[in-house]
Amino acid sequence: MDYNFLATEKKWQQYWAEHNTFVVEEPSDKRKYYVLDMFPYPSGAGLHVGHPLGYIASDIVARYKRMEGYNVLHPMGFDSFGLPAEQYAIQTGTHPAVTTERNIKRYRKQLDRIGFSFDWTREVRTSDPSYYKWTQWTFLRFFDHWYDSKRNTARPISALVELFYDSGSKDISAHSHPHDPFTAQQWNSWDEVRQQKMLMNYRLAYLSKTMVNWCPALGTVLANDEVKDGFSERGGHPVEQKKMMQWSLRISAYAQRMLDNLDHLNWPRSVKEVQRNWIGRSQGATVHFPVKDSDQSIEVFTTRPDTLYGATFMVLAPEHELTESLTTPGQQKEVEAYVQQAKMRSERERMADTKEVSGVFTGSYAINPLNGKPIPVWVADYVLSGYGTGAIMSVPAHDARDFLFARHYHLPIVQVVSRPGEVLENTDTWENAYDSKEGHLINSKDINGLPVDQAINKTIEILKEKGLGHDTVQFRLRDAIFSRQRYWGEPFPIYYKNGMPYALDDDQLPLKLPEVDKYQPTEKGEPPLARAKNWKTKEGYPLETNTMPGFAGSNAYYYRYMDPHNEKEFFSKDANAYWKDVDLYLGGDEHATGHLIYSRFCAMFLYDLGMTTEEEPYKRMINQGKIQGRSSFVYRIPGTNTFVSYHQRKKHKTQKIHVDINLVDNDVLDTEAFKKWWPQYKDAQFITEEDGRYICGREVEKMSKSKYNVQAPDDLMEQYGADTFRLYEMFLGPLESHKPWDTQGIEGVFRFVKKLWRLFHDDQGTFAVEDARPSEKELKVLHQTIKKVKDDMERLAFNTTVSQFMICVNELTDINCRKRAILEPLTTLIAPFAPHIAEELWSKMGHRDSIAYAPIPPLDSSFLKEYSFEYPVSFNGKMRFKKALPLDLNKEEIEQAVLDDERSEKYLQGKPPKKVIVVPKRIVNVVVAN
RNA sequence: GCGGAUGUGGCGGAACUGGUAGACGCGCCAGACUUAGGAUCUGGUGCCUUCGGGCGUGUGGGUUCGACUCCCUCCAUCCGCACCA
Repeated sequence: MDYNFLATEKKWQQYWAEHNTFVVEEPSDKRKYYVLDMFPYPSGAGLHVGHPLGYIASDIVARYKRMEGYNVLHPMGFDSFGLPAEQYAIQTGTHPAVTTERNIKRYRKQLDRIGFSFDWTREVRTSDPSYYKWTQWTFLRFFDHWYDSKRNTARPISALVELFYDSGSKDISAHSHPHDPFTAQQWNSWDEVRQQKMLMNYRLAYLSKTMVNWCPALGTVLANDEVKDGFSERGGHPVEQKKMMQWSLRISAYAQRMLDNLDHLNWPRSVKEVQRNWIGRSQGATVHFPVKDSDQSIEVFTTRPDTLYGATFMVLAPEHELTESLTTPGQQKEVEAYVQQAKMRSERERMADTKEVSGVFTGSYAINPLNGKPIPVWVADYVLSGYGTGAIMSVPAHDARDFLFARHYHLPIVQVVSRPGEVLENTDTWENAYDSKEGHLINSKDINGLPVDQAINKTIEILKEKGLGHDTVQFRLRDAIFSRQRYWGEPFPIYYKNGMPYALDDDQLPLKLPEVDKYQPTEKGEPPLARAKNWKTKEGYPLETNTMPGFAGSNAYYYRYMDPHNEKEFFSKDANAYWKDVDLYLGGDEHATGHLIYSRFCAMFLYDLGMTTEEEPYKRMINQGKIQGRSSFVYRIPGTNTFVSYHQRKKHKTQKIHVDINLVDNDVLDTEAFKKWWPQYKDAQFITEEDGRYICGREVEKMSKSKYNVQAPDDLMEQYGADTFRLYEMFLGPLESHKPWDTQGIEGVFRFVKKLWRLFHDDQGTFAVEDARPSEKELKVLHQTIKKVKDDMERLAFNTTVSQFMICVNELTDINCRKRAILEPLTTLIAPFAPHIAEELWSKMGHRDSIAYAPIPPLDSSFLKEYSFEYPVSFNGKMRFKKALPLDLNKEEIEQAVLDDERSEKYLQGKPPKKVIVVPKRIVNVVVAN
């Protein structure tokens, strides 16, 4: 009787649900283990074969850790606010909540079919008011805190107000927007609006008029990580720069801490690297350049203050605030035209032609603060307004971009750093700037002769003394723009009084999304929430009409799983003290600059508030690779309905066309099915191979509908069952690497599952496990498997674990082993990977309880002991023959045994060996002179 | 341009700190049982070969008794970032 996987899998999935097998018990004396998957956005397309890869791996870890005796938190939920449901709502009028609910149901069904051990009683959905209550609550904490950069922690706004009240702004060292200093008297004399405006410069969630990424097609602003190459990440619509009043989170306050902590995280190197680049710390100096014949000065940031003597001109970004006032009447027309043109150019265009040099002279001169020389001030769009001070000193001899600019506009190039061992060169003949930090200073008065690193420090000292500058650290990381002009997101718990935003009281939360008649912006261009009737507080103050961005709900969701039903708090201190942080986090590396930055920031903030025990949320992270599609192609002779088989295609002029992978088996096309695929192929003709088969071409590509290469897990589950599917996804290759989906390969794993079943049954299909004593050989293969499972679990190298299971089952089958003492431990080892068949066999072996909490068998290495070893014998590094020798021989004895072997004569050719290398239990290598 | 990753049979991939390259599986070939099989089982399968052997882990070099593994060079592919001063 064959294994009936469909019935068995259904039975155990029901059993787990009915017995609450995976509901986490708490409190517990057991050690905790928290395995988390990045929760999905429930899209309308459902799961394809690539999605569950990470979930299967994490489920194996969760199940294994449970069997090791850990109390395992393994939850799942849905990141259910997002654009697709809203776009669908705009088109059809269906409320996004309805679409979302439907999609979640489908996801849940698909996930359950795979046999995951999630504790669904802890499910969170970001679009559920009982959850977004805490997203709003967290936002209000951001709103109500500022960052004290002396103490390096977030502190309540009330503490800041006290400081202002006592001594004004002078003693405060905070991460804030720049503003004029004020005294206590001034503060106390201000009215509420003015005080609130000042506080806005400090709040960690603040409202400000900033340059934003505006996406007209989506009708909303986007954060930097949501824009790729000038297009929106979702939908690929063009994005433009625009100044708007927006909410932002002051994430830049945490830049240094986020950078420092990266060193201690057990994360993939590449993700850490991406984050380092994204944070983009650079150390340098701020330098003030007085403007000639003016009391203004230009502030620049430079990482190379040592090259100050080589600064021969300055450049302002077109948007720079001094651009207008520094333009002399004679240059006005030209500058205005240039600034206007720069404004018109989209971010996209500006990035596209970075090689084009363009700029215009303002007519003004600045004074080099060290040598007093006047240098011209230009405006050019190669200087970005958003980085540093939006102005630079240009050192064309030692900066590639400045060099290009100087050459183009014939500006002087003065060398101030010489290469090691060389002296002054003629810069007129240079083809490139010399921007290396190797070398020493020349043409630079007090710092001449110093190597670059010392010159940097010395220059900063001099600037400090003269009051012309100071050392500075710049970050590329910008504050996160936090508002969206959208419907399907968390409403801000904010109302307006006299034009200033105020927080709703906590007991007003959640502020639920209102009903609207349409999901589009209003005719006046306001966000959809402005359509809601009575969108105001009880007192009549208008509520904020923006909503929060997609990443708001995922910033801190991992905390909510710890205490998901708490109505009084986001999560209790006790729950957090027990679960602490995520031990293993699985998800895609595409979140490296978005979710993984924001949630680290949020975790750090909640830590500052004293709510949590850990500063970092995810101790260890693994990025699962993507599963690519394997597309199949037919080759049509253009203009005909004739298709040429793969190997014949060169004989004709053909075009390659994607064909549905379901019509292809092992590259052979089912030509009858193909004719029925589309009406136009009804009369298709085929030029086949000699054996009459039509062979398709294949290629590895991204899985996508349009390429007809999408493999849905549902069909496979019907055909092979969940256990086979789980094993196969793991067997495919290393978890982290991208790999193509091969529909053929699953057969091999399916055979393994059936073979496993047969191992427990006789030829008649009767369960036949017996209680006989196991042999040494049987114990050896079992313990080899135990060892492999344990080792691989550490590295999450499940592909080789599955191989070992196959080896083990093959061997036990060969020696006809049906012994309980072997098969019972083997079943527990396989249980995390193929839980359904394991449960079934476990219960057949007489167990009443689920295998989910059965202990993993301990490794006894004594069974692995070898008494002899088959030495590969090499002559001059080439393996010639093998010789089995007892392991207790010493090196000399091994050497002698090998040289005495008659097969050695041939390779020695009568000569004595020059040298013999013996590595016990590894190899023998004989070196012969030739 | 900068940074990261990867390159092993027809295919997916194994190979721990340098020590038998190709485990395991797919596919393919041959055979058994079968009316039949796309079920099951057995054997074979890196390439070349004059059957002695030779060649083989992207390329070329180096270190070593010995290199997929370490060092240098170059090439290819993929992924980030990209006027960041």
